[in-house]
Amino acid sequence: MESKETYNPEETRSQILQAAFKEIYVYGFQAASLKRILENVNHSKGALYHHFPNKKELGLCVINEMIDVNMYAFFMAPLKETDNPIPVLCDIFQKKIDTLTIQEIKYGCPLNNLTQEMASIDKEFYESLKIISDKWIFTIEQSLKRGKKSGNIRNDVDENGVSIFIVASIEGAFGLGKTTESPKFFEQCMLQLNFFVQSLK
Amino acid sequence: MESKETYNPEETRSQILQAAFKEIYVYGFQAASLKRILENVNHSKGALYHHFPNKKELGLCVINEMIDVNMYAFFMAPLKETDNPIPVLCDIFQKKIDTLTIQEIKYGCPLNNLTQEMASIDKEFYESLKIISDKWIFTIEQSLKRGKKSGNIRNDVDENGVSIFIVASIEGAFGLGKTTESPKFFEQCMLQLNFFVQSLK
DNA sequence: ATTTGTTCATACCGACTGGTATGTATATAT
DNA sequence: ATATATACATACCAGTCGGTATGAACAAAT
Repeated sequence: MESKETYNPEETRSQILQAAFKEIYVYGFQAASLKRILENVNHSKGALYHHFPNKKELGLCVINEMIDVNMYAFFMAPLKETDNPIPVLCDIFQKKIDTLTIQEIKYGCPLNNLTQEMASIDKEFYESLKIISDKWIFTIEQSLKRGKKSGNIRNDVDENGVSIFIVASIEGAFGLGKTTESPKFFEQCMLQLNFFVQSLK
Repeated sequence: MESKETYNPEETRSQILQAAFKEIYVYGFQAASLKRILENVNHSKGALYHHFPNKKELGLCVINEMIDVNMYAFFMAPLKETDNPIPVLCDIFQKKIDTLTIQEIKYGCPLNNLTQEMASIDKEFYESLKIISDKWIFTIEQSLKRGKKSGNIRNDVDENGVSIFIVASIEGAFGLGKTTESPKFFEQCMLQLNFFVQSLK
């Protein structure tokens, strides 16, 4: 509750954005309350509407500036350039299991949540979300293609189909994990996905 | 718009319930509007609150009386009693592809949608949804166990893990399908899932 | 020191929400 | 025929929502 002696617009914007991310993560976009967001970071409506034109744009900024960045760093960046994607993929699965927080078990994957909620009812949300999942699929696909060339991936593997399936299964694992309080379901899914990926070599 | 000459309470309740299902399916539970539900079937608030105590209970009835029943009929009933689950599972996948509607591509799986939205923020929703997915997993698991006994399933297969993975992948496939207007993603996922299931024998 | 644009805070608006209170028409039991 | 329970319809409520108008505090430029 410290007083703000001075302006710090970038910090203010960042705080509101992060609070919006959390709020949307927990309640979904439509049920997210601007009031709660602002209360959580002690800012006013004036501050919010100075930095963002409306609720929808705030939501899109959460997707483009936070979710996109986080998903890329964790799930895509490691696959860039490798021509041996199987161990890299399995590392990602394992790392996700190891770093899985209670929050993630309970609230799932932000990308998945927003996709389920918004993709079908708002075109701009749909497009922003599609960019991320397309990029994700494409990243896996390219790594599989490089893997084929260097002999690390079987020649009859359908790179596109497999990539789609991997992404769907990960998101599905997050989703199903919500019906448990334990990470067990998620771990089981990652394990089976591991088997599946191993079968590609 | 025919006039209601007489009372038909069961029909009224059923109409409201079906309209509620559609509304929740499209907009999610929290964003579902009772006004829109009632307008779509030309009933009044009095009728609604006569048959259901409140919005939440209406939502729970949609889960227990509609989603549960539909999911069971399509995904679980065929697996009951079989000791050769692989072709049955593949039949289910194929049938889902064949009967996939534009609605389902756009709006996904009602069970998945509600799970993503409500499981983490409301305990009663969580429990009703968990019952369905648990039953689903259990049904697959039992069929795999019978399959093992009769030699149709490999002996080193983890029935529980595989069942969890199948359910997660199907739900994930529905979810990812939302980012496309075509059934392509969904079909690809079912195809890969087919490969995975085939590897269990 | 003054001006000007930025960054917020406050007060407020109209629309809409789920839910309720009350009244009325219909069916059923006696 | 009378009494009573059921099945709705209508009007309305308090609260919340996203969004806006206004002005003050502040920073930067002149």
